[in-house]
Amino acid sequence: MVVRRDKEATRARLLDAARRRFAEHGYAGTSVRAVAGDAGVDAALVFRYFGSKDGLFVAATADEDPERLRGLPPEEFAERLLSMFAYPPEGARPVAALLRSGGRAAGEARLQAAVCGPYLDDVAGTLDGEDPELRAELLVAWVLGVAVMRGLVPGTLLGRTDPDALARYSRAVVRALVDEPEGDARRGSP
Amino acid sequence: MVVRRDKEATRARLLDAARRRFAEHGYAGTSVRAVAGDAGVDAALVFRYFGSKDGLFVAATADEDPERLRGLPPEEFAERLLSMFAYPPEGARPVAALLRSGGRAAGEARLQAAVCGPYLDDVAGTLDGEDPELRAELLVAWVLGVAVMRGLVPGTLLGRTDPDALARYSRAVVRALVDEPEGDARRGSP
DNA sequence: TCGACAAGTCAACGAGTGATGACTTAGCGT
DNA sequence: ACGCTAAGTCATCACTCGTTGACTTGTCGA
Repeated sequence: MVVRRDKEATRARLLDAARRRFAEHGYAGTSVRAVAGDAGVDAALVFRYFGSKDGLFVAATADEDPERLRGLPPEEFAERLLSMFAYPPEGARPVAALLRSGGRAAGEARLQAAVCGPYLDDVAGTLDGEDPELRAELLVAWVLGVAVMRGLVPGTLLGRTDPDALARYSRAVVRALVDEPEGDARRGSP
Repeated sequence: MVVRRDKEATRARLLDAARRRFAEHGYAGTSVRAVAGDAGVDAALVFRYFGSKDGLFVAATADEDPERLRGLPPEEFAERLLSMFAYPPEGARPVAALLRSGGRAAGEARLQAAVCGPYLDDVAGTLDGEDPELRAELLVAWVLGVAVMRGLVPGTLLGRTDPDALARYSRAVVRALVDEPEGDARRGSP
């Protein structure tokens, strides 16, 4: 019994279309009509289901499981973050959606939450040596940079590079941030 | 003799306002009226001076000297790119403007040009070992990631970190990408 | 002093926006 | 078979957008 009018399925199609549109054109560049059109549905349904364009954005960029990165050693943390941000599942591109929706609406706050969630302190806690918080953020910066080069800058070689080929170099970078930089360490605690 | 009606000065004020708006709200989120308002001028002047909103965007994000990064050794290349992208002069934020104007107009092409300009091949040429092109792009990814954390993600520690404090860790990362990753190198040329 | 020219303003256009509420229709239980 | 309810549509509002062409006003040379 295939249902032609299925609220949940329609909701899911709207969310999927919204994720693509927001990732591609940002919040301001995406019209509710366009999203509804992609989902094969009238625009008024968006307001029925999500209340407003803002509600749609929040629902489309919600992180379904923000705890998933907690308590990991830094190497594994970086690897998982890389697979989430740089190799997202089929056209979702959460980083693109959040970066391109800046200033606007809940965008800024969601971006900060997605990128600097509570796990950041966790990771900083596992780092020995100086500036653990800064180095934890630099790990995120590295992943974010790769994600941006892959998902937002058109025509990069990195965009066509598979995860395995990247992993080797990523491990080297992560190691450089996790280990104390050798040589010119200004003395910290005795 | 202070001039009240000064074309060049007005043009410059429009460009400055446009750079800020585009960086903050992206192309679609920026209205010509808002830019003109910031500059204290009527919106029609934008079309007189730049032809269209697109023309304004192109003028505002134009790279005044794209040759400035050519022929540098990778370490110095990364350092200069970092000072351009992550520590831009007073509220210009070219990376933000380009990233937030995606899909749209000349944005994509300009982004690619700014990030993967001709200097990328130069840098790749100076890298020994495997995958020089990929590693050159990874250098850019690193800089881009730091720029995004500083300029687009609100409330980061990195956003409050001065260039000198960052330089030490950046050098470590750049070294990791420039030197061959040790250990698990799959054999390339004998 | 005054007029010409450039710098800047004004009012308006058509198209598209988010949003609303009344409407239609498909599908299920009875 | 039929009506009730929820799923989906339609027409429309008030507003903002980019863009245009006619208009006004400041400034400088003659």
